[in-house]
Amino acid sequence: MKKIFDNISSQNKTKLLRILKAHQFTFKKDTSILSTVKEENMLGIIIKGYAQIIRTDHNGNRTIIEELEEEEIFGYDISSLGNKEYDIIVKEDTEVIIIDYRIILNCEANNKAFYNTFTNNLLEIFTAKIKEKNERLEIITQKTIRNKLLEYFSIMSKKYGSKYVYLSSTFTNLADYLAIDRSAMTRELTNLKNEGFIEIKGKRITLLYNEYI
Amino acid sequence: MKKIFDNISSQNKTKLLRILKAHQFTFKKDTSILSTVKEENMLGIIIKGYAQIIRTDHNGNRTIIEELEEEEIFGYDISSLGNKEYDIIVKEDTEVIIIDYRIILNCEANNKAFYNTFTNNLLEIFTAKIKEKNERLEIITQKTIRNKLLEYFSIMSKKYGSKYVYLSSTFTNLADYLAIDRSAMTRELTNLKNEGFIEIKGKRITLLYNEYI
DNA sequence: CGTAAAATGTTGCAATTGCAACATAACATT
DNA sequence: AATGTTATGTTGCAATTGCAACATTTTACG
Repeated sequence: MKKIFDNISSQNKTKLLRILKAHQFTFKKDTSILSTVKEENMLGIIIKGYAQIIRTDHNGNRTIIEELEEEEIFGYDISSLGNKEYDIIVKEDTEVIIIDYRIILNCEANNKAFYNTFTNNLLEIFTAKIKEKNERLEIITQKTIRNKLLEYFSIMSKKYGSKYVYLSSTFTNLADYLAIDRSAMTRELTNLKNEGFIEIKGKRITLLYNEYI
Repeated sequence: MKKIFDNISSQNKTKLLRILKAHQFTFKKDTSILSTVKEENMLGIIIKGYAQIIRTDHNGNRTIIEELEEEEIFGYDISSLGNKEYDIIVKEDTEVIIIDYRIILNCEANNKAFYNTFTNNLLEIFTAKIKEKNERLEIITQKTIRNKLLEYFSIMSKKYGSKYVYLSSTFTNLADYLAIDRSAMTRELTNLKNEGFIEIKGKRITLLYNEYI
């Protein structure tokens, strides 16, 4: 996946961050970034480390919304941080850069090539995020658990051009992603297995049908 | 809402479109844009007229996904046009400009102020789209119809700072937006009404509770 | 290596939901 | 103003789902 500093030399990266008046912070493992930075116009970049966007609903259930690795970005609007159920937690000691979004938009460094590379990277990342969310909406708007699963399989299988779908995470997290009850999902997966549509071995799901229409 | 040519003079707009090698098309009422243009890297702009992104599911049910007015944009990734269930239909005679996305990303016009205004507008529009989709996901991931409605009300009421929620469209379209059955939605709205949580008068819903937690 | 925590599998049951079918109301078009 | 179309309201019923509870397996970590 596209990273924010792709095709920018580390020299230019330094210049860029100066131009953007970037502030660097270091967060200790298991602390919240939001407690320090929660301006509406901020854009954050993970420089080193690893963080998660976590949602805690009003019943106290915690779910991972997004996982942020090095050079990945987050922000008030693009990460739903305006919603008080959401928080960003650093899962190891992590360096973060915070930029005021308005500075990017009104920056006078238009003539610098590396600056344009930066905004173009940002555009590409945003496009990817929109695509990702469209996909998830496509899946979640299906009315039954079975159709959600089949839609998910269809998208994954097209994306990787394979009849194998590998879970990047756990079945528990898949249920969260699909916004369905985990046990109900297991039940439906078992049905699909018994009806000969799929095969499950660990985190690998094999699609035994040719096409889902 | 932000428009793609905001703060760009019509002179500069002409220059910009030349630089971006934009192609202009005119579509007659009720025709499909996709039939003419379906490259992966295209970005479309409605210049004059009105179009809708329509989804026709495998049962033949048609739903409006998005409505596109003048200066609004669409694209392969950002509008799910890779999915063959989706189409863009022009609802009146409409002029459309198609740009190759890669030209925007690799354009050498970095030094032109209006070019940067353009990419910044694009960034803002993308941010707004991401926010919008986050909101919809937030709503749809609720498990019950009641909670979907309450979440929707909560977001709308915060957005406009009012206890009144005005439907921009029909209840039928709201049910589509929430990805629930229309009659089941009406049933739940009636329940909420009878339990004294809301009041409905035409397209105006009044929230009679102080806060939804 | 042992133990606690997290993930998985399973099932009964009640609640929620989608679906179909219909009547009526509102809207649009000629 | 008449007529066809779309939206709304309502309800019974079967199917789906979430929830709770539990056993078992796997993973993480000191």
